[in-house]
Amino acid sequence: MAQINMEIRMPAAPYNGRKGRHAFTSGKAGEEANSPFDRRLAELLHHAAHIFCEKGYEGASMRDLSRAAGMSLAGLYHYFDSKEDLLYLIQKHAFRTIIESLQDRLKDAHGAEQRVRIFIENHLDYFLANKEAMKVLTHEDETLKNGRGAEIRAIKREYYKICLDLLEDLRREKGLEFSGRLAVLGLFGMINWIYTWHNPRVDLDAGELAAEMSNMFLRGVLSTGKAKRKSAKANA
Amino acid sequence: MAQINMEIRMPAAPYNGRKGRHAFTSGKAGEEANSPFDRRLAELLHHAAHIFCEKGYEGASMRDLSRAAGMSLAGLYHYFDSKEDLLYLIQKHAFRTIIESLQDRLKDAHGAEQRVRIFIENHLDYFLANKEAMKVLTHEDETLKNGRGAEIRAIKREYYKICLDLLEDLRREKGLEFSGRLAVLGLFGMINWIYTWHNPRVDLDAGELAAEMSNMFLRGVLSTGKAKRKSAKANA
DNA sequence: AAAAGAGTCGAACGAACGTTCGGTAACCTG
DNA sequence: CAGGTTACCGAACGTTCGTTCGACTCTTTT
Repeated sequence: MAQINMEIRMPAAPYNGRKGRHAFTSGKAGEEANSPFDRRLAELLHHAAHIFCEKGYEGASMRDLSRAAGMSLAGLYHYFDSKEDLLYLIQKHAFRTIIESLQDRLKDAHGAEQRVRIFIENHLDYFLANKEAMKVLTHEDETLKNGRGAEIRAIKREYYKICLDLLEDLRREKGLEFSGRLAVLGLFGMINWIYTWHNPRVDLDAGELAAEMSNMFLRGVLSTGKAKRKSAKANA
Repeated sequence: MAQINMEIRMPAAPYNGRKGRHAFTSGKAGEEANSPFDRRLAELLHHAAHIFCEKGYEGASMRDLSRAAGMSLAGLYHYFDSKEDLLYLIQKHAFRTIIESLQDRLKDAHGAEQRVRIFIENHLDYFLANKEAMKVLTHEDETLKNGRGAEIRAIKREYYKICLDLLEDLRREKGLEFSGRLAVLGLFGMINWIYTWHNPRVDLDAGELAAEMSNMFLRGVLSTGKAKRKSAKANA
């Protein structure tokens, strides 16, 4: 099995034009909400994700956020540098959390197919539990510019790479032939599109949805007529 | 085979707050560019789609469009009522064209599977040939409000319904069991996500991509273990 | 008790926004 | 050639935008 490099390669250090150095902005995703400052910032990011999700990044105003957070317009700027910084922090936190959780779940999983299923379930679990932040993550994809944009895009590429490696392991294990790139991007399309239609009152929950989507995707990829000459040894 | 109602049901008449009645705004999608007015409007819509695609609807300014079109800011308003009207016209034209072309291609096609393949190929053909307008169509999904938004959403529902009917025909014909809703939305995810990654220099063209995606999707949907008791008669 | 910092605010800055108004040419129609 | 319509423009209107400034409370440190 290919050794997956889980480490996030950064093209540059985390964006450092910030005022102070606080745990939330520099620590790992898990250890949030330590100081009162970080707790309040996390609260603001939550409000901001809600508003960006509703009106889009460009369509949302700092006055909207000020109203939603019950704080003066000027007071907001104590917690971050700019509106762009806000989007950056939301996206970085979402990506970090989802990758960290994925690493955790993949630790004790064997079998390429099982690992792909875990990838999908992890994605949908976080996606549906944090719908607003995830819509902001996927919808405001090309919004960030320069340093912040480059850093987020690097994390995204890493996430893509993890999925690609999982699928190529699967391909090797089953002795099949298919385009890894096409498979990854088809899969991402299916699971990232969900934010446009999922209604918790009528649709399946994360676990069921992950199972259904995994079945559909894996059948599509596995049951190809074009197997390589050497068939896979076994799949246990 | 289910009779598919191709007619677009409008919840209300096409948005009628417009200044004049011109062919481009009221005629069918095919018969564009008759009068000089309509030709110039089509040109402006093309520029606008480019800019909305690049900077998003909210992020793009009328001054950007004025610059791109080589026309004064005030002069633009001779051709449409408002920025919102611009987005509405772009989206309506894209939807009308794609549905019209689909109707045409489905006319002489038999076999449920073949018809689904035609749906996918038609979508990708138009999608990749009009990438910018299609990105605006999919990305600025919830942007339009009130009357214009309701009309566009109605067309979208109709398009969704066409696809759902095709898939349920397929399910009946093959005697399978799967959720039509999930299949449609999974498929839409795959094919609408393309605008986020497709690079004409490295990726397959529309026809090849349609074939690959059709194979992947159809295998995923068809090769389910859970067939109904009655197996399909034949698939020719 | 004095100094320093953290947290918050009202008020304002200049810039950019979508849209409108009054006008000017050019063109068609009688 | 008079009169109306079409196409277009410069300049401005009122509004909203992201951000900053100076000041005012608290709380913590010296």
